[in-house]
Amino acid sequence: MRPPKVEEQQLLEGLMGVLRSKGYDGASLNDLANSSGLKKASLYHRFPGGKKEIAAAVLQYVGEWINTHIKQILLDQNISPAERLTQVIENINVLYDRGNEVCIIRALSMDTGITLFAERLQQGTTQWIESFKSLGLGMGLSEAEAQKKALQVIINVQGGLVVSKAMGNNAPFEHALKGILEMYQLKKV
Amino acid sequence: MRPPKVEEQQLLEGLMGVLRSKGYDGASLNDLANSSGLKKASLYHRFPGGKKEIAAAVLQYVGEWINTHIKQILLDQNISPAERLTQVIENINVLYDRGNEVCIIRALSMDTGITLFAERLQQGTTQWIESFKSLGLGMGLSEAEAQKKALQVIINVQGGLVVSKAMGNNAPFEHALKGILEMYQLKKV
DNA sequence: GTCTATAGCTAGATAGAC
DNA sequence: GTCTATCTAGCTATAGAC
Repeated sequence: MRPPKVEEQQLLEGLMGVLRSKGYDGASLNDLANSSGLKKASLYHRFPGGKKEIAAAVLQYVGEWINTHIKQILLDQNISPAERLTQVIENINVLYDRGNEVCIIRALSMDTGITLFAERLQQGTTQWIESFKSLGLGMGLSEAEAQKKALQVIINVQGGLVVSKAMGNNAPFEHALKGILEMYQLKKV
Repeated sequence: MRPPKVEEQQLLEGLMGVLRSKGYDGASLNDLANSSGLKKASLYHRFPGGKKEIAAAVLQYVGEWINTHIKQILLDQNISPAERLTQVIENINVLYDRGNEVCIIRALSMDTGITLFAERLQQGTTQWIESFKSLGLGMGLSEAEAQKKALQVIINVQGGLVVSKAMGNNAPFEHALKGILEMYQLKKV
């Protein structure tokens, strides 16, 4: 068993970077290989299913990150709801590099990506909404209010990212995150 | 002067459809040609600059549509601000087929598209925000409030579209538009 | 203005040496 | 496990007939 030249996590981080910036169709296998220092054929050894399997692995990897750094915190009964929210907002800032990085869900949600990963993209979005809904319920909101606010959270995050990307400036993303805090009546960052 | 087989507007509508659903990298010249019934070589006759010129023409075309159906209405002093907003919301619904279509700005805002069209994408977004800012000022809002609401409008539209796409269901987009009306204190559709 | 045909290249994917 | 070399298909783009 020869040891791998590049560790799994480091490999996935590089692959994710390419997929997020170029999208599924825009990312070539050479791009993906170069992101990690491996050659194309070596990538096929790690991911025999090619680009499709690479994207699936990246989605899995991000899903686990979100589960740990967003979902589990939002559901943690040992911390006050307000504190949970501030921690999670900070983690969202890290995930998207304060508005400079594209969401992998968006990057994979054009035609080809939707065809291949529709179910996964829907699951990821649903989980995100459900987690914030739990937070709202924990704050004493009604079912309907909690659902409505949770939906607005992900709209703000995704909208903020798109607008920041188009404007070439992350102020819209920061505004969107601030709006989330205000929505839950926490004015400070 | 032989007459064109396909009229300019009809041609651009087809090309736009392909670019919106597949994105810049995902749309091949065969895809683009097939969308209009023309052959690849004929597309090069109409757009000698190839895919790049096609996307630029589509951006121009959409920009004019938005100018007519959004900007000019929002600035029209002959109509009440409330009436302007309801008309524009309906036009936004048409533009994005009630949440089923992707925004061309988003479709062209991955790596390749940004490289080619950064300035245009930024201009389009800025114009959109400025138009809604005028609406807010016309409603008596302060400069800062009008700016803030205008930014939230485009965040809601773009976020709603992304989430609806990921969920495969246009309820989030409808929720986002409703949120815009509520933000300007108009509850009805 | 539109077409068929094709050039030249790069994509995704595989074979086989080390 | 990683590599070089290579296959085939599809890509962008052009040439030239009608």
